[in-house]
Amino acid sequence: MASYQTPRGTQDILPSDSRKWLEVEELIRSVCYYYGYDEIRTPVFEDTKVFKRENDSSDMVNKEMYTFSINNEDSLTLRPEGTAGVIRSFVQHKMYGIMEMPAKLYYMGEMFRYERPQKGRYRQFNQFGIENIGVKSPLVDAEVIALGYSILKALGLSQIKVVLNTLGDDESRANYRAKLKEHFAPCLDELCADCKRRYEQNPLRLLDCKVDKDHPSMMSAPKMEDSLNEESKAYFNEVLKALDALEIPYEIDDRLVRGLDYYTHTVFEVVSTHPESGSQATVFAGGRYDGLVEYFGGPQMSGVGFAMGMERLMILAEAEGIALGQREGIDVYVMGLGNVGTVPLEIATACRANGFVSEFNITPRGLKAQFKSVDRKQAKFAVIVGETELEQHMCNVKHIASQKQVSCDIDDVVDTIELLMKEGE
RNA sequence: GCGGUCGUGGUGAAGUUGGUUAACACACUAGAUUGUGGCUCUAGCAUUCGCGAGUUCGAGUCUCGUCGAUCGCCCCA
Repeated sequence: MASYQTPRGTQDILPSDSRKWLEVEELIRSVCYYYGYDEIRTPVFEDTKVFKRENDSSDMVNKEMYTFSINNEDSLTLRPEGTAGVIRSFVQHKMYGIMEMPAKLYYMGEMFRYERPQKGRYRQFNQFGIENIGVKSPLVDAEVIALGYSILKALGLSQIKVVLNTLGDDESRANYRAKLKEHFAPCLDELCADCKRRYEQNPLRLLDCKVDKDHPSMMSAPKMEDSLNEESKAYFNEVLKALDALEIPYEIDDRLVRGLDYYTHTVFEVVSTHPESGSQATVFAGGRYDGLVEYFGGPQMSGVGFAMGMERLMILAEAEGIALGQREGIDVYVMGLGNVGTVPLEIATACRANGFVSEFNITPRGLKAQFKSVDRKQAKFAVIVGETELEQHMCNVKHIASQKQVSCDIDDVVDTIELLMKEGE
C-alpha cells in the first residue's frame, strides 16, 4: 500500500473509468439539450449561509458540511448539494428579468458531505441535477421527472422504479404536521430515540422510520391525503395525469417525505430495484420548492428539480452489465527497427494530421514485442520502418486484417494506407 | 455518529492447530523464432503479507491500535 492515498470517501477515476464517465456525461448533456436545458456552473464553495438556512433540520446541513474560515473572513462551505447555489445564482443575476420563464438549468459537478462512506455514498461525489424555476405547473413537474427518467432509459437501465408523493402547500403541510404530532404524542415514549428527535424536528419523517415501522401507531397514523386542501390535491392529480400521458410508470408512497426541508407539493425518488444497489438505491430524487427563490431575496417564484448521483448511476450501469466507454482500436501503429530516429514519430504525426488515430514505438525493442502492441491496441495498420528501408527512404505498410503488406516511400504512407483501405472493402 | 465483516504481487486469489521456501492462474518481460504478432514451450516476476506496536524461540496466521474498503443503522444522490 502506498504511503499516500486518497482521503477517506474520495476516489480517483482512472482512465478506464473516466471513459465511462465521459460517455455518461455526454449522454446526459444530450438529453438536457433536447429538453432545452442549459448548463449553469456555480462555485464549489459558497458562503455558509447559502446552505445553512434557518429552521433547517436536515443532518446534511447540520452535521455533514465541510465548513471553514480563513483569516476570520466569513465562513465558507463546500457545497453539499446543488440546488442552493443555483437558486442563489438565479437571484443574484436576476435571471427572472433577463430570460424567459421558466429558467431551465442543469449542473454537473462534485459535492461534499462529511459522512461515513459506503458503496454509493462518498465524501466527494458527483451530482447531475436540474432546476426548473419560475413557472408552477404540474406539467413541469412531470417533465422534470421525465427528463431524469429518459436519461436512465437512454443508458439502458431497466431495474428502476419511480416513487412519488405530495407534501401539499404550506397550509396543508402545517395542518398535517399538527395532526401527526397529535397522533404520536400519547405513545412517544414507546418509539425509538430517532423518532423522538424527529417528533421535535421534522414530524413528517416519523413516517419513514425503519425501527418502528410496525408499531401500531404507525399503522394508524393519519394520511397526508386527508390533510391536503383542494388545491394541493388537484395539483398532484394533474402531475399523475401527465405522467400517465407520458407512460411513465410510478408508485405513490404516502410516506415519502424527503430530507431537505424546502420541498413542497410534489416529491419524488427514483430507486433501483437491482439487488446490488444495497442501501443506497436512490438514483435521483427531488421535488418542488415554493419558498427558496424568495428566501434568497428574489420574487415569489416556485421551482422544481432533482439531483442524480453519478457514482450510483455508474454502479447501476455496471451491475446491469451495460458496456460503457469502450475504446476502439487505433488506426495506425508505427514500428521502428534499429536507429530510425524521429521517422516513426514523423509518420505517426502525418497520419494523425490526415485523420488516423496513430501511435508509434518509442523504446528500442524487437519486432515481436512491437507486434504485440499492435494486437493490444487493435491497430488496423502497422507501418514498419527499418534501417535498411530507411536508406532508400522507404517503409512497409501492413494491413493487419488481410495480412497484405506493401512497401512505399515514407512520404506516401498516408496514400498507401488509404489505398489499402479501399482494397479491403 | 453507532454496530458487523474484511485488507496477501499489476489482477483473481491459496495459505492447515503460529514453524521458517508465500501455492496456483491470468497479466507482464525475455528467449526458442538474431527484421513480421495473435498458438506452443522455457525462464523471470511479493526479502514480504495495508500500516504500527505487542505476545512468542518463531506471526500472513494471535492481541491492541491505526488507515482504508465494505455491510446494516442514521442520513441521503
